[in-house]
Amino acid sequence: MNLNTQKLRFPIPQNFTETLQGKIIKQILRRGKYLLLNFNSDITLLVHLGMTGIFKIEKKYVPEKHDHIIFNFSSKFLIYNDIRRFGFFKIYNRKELNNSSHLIKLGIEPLKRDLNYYSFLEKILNKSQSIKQFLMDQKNIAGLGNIYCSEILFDTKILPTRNVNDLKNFEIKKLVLSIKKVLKLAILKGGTSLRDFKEPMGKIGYFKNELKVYGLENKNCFYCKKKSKIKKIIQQGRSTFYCSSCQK
DNA sequence: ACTTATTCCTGCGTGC
DNA sequence: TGCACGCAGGAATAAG
Repeated sequence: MNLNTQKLRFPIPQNFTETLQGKIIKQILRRGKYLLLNFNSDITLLVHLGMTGIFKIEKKYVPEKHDHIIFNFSSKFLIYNDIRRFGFFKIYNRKELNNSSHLIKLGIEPLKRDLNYYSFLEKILNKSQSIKQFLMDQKNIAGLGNIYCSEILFDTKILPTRNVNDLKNFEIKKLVLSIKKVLKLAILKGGTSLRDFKEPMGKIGYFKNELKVYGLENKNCFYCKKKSKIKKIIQQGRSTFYCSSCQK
């Protein structure tokens, strides 16, 4: 193992190398935007890639800019590279994992049956906030990021500024379907690769080609064509893209 | 107990 | 060509 001393989102734990030395990854799980690397001896490495974190798997290690952690496995190297250093690593014993401050508040897994009309309804109950803000909050649904929220709302034809307490039943049903639909397509296409992302074998994703509103300010709307241009607004300090003609 | 603003970081695009 | 500046975003943390 080789460690870059530069700080990530949080400092890499002091006992990082000693704890993982000689151990084997038995299982890799995901919860929301978190990766869970289950090692033997009941050790779990909790990983968040932040904005620009990527894993690379190489036969030979050739140093590159922004490499932070190099795991030296028996036949291959696993390299963590992160330009903006928003990602982080934390070590847990399996028992204390479920009490992790990162995981304990996480909301519904969008691709499981757990996300359905009823669970969605329960989550918006007594809330008064925009649907964009609701979707972005990991406590509600775990794993939706800024790009996908704009795309999901465009797919549902719902304005990002609509209050959740104002949504009609049919719109909630459409939201549940669109969340699953957009995420599944994005995964199929290998992710968005807006700028930095690559999967561990170095492939980029092609969901960028499927984007219908995100990053397309002043472009003609995919559906209504010249009727309306894609608009960009800022919500909670994050950009939102939508079509004022298609989305109501 | 809430919600909202600020903070971290680097690369890229823009304007002068 | 070069430099300064603003912007991008996940989520913990600080501030309200």
